[in-house]
Amino acid sequence: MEPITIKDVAKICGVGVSTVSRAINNHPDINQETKDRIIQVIKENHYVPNNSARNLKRSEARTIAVLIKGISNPFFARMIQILEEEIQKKKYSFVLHRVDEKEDEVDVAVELIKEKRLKGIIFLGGFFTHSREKLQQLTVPYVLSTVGILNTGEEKEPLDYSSVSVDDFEESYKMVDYLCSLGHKDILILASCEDDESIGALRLAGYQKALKDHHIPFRQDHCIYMDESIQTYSMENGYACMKRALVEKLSFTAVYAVSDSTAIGACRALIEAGRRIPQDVSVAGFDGLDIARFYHPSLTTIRQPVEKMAYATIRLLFNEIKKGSGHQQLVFPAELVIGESTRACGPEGASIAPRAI
Amino acid sequence: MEPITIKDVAKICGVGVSTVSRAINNHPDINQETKDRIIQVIKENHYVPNNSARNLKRSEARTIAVLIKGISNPFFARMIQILEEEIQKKKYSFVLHRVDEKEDEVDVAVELIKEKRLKGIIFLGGFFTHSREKLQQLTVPYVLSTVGILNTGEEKEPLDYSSVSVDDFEESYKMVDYLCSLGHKDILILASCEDDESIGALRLAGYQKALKDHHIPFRQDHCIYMDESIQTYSMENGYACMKRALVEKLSFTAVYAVSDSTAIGACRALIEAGRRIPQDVSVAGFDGLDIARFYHPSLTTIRQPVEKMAYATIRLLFNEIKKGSGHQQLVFPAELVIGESTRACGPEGASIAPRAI
DNA sequence: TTGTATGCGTTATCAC
DNA sequence: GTGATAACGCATACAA
Repeated sequence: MEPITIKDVAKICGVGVSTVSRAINNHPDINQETKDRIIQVIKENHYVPNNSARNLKRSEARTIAVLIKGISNPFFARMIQILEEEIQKKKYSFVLHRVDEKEDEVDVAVELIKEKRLKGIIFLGGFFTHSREKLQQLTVPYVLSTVGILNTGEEKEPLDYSSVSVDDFEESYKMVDYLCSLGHKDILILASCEDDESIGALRLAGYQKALKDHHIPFRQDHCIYMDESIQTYSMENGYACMKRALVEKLSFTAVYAVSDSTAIGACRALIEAGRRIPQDVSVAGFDGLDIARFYHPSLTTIRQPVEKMAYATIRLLFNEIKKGSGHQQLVFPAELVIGESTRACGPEGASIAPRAI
Repeated sequence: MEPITIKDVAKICGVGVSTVSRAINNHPDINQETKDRIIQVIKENHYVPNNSARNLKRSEARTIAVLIKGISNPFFARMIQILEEEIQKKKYSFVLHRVDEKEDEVDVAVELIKEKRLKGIIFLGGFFTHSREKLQQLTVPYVLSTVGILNTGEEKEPLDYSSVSVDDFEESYKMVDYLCSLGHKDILILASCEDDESIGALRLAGYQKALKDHHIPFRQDHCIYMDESIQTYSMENGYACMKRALVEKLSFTAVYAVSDSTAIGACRALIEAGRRIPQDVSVAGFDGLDIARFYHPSLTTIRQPVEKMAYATIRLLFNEIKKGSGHQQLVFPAELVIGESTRACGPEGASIAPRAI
């Protein structure tokens, strides 16, 4: 069964292909009657235009692509929803494209630009370390949203991309500073992989800085790196990290996990070891996912302003598309949400000698 | 900056376009030297073939699409991972396409078949109520995986599609039967929307059947429907449902939520109301997500064999593609995982008079 | 208002 | 081995 084309429709209707094309694309210059007739025939014969042919021919296509790395991250769910709504509100069409952890997002983007005649791109998640030359292959406006960016710090040239993010270093500092202010001195950090140079590294750096400012020496053995054989930032990894720390009989009064999921996993391990939260150990997370609110005890966490960030992403992108505005880097403040999982390191919460497990 | 095309590459290399094409597509009939030279030029000039043009021209394209409804469902994360691995293992390329809740997945599929010259399709999630005529528009093999299917029951004609699923009715029955066997008689169900005719309805039916078999009358007021203004199956919705039940001072000793997330939300509401789990109220979920294992208390749930189902999906699809095998409906047994959130309805767990909240 | 012809960038079919 | 050239299915400039 050969698929039906625009020619077939034209033949059936006894009109030219351009008339059919006009009917499909809601062109003004067409008689309403012939249009109705064509639409009718199209429906009856289940004609569907071939997008490849359209994209090939069309010069401009009003479509925006969202490229997302780590699609399983629940953090992105709400964000995508807003992005889609806003893009459609602007009469653009929306394409969500997942890029694999091992793939190069810029390569994927370049391919999509050609294939779909994109008008703009939003990069979500992942980690950017592309050279200026590589970025120049992106011939349409784009915004990096909540993606880790390696700030080499040295170069002071104006950055040639727009971005929306939180200051992972600063926010992480905020959390650890809070824990310290509660009197905690032995604070474990469940950090990302050891060779991480992205968001995970920034959060670790914030932890170290906060300790320093509180005159608490940094201890390498208090830094628990995730198991590389398990999905990073997952509950399972948090559980594994915490187990390891318990086996090593580390002494601590607080645990700071660099993501909420990791924190939940850590909680499980602590509870199984007979530690109460927060009476025996305070636990804090990062991200501000739903689960932080609904978990018991609710998690102290850093809530990223997801919605604001999504709106800002759209704003930046369309400013570039429509007004040709220059690049802008927006950094949003996140909120320290104090939950039930942390408390002052008082007599009740004093450092307990590790028990056998 | 006009994008570079295959013609440009040919010109630069001083060869014909067909030679360049051969180089790109690893055709055998080409001199290794010229090929190397062409590849070199391609790299230097960042030439990227236009996929729209390729798809348009190519007769066969070895690609499989996975269409997924409700991409935020963490249940699908692992599934997608396996599907991708297996598809690539078979030297096919993999396209993940999210379809909106309001979109018609078959329409989207038909469009993609033409656009990408698909070889096969996997539908993930959502709910199928398409007419036979509509399904016939799908001109390539496809498998419905974990999608709700409206079984009109009447027609005994062989089904014209392949599917992989669990028996939501039976598994739901299993759970409620278990709760009953623990002595619970007042079991609340947090069901999906009232007008749901899909998976949610099946799970509700299983609940009703189990009650009946245990000679427990079904009470309409024990059936709490989700708030349609909130995302279905979310923690937030579970929380809202439970709050409502508590305000109405319903008396119950167990709560069965039709998804794990919903169960977590319900737990939060119960705890805030001073009820202990499982001492005062037993809580059960459905799906077997990670969170069920790591939550405290760990959730009693029905674990769907995600991995097996993913592998089976691939097997079915490729059997149809390669061997032209007929359709097959595979129903996998799920596992009742007994967690810490349920216990016998004994003296400790006796029905408590509802308290003021 | 409508039809015809051209080309989008690529692959496939030929000849050479 | 290699190079013209004809499709692929559609949108559009232009002629009618």
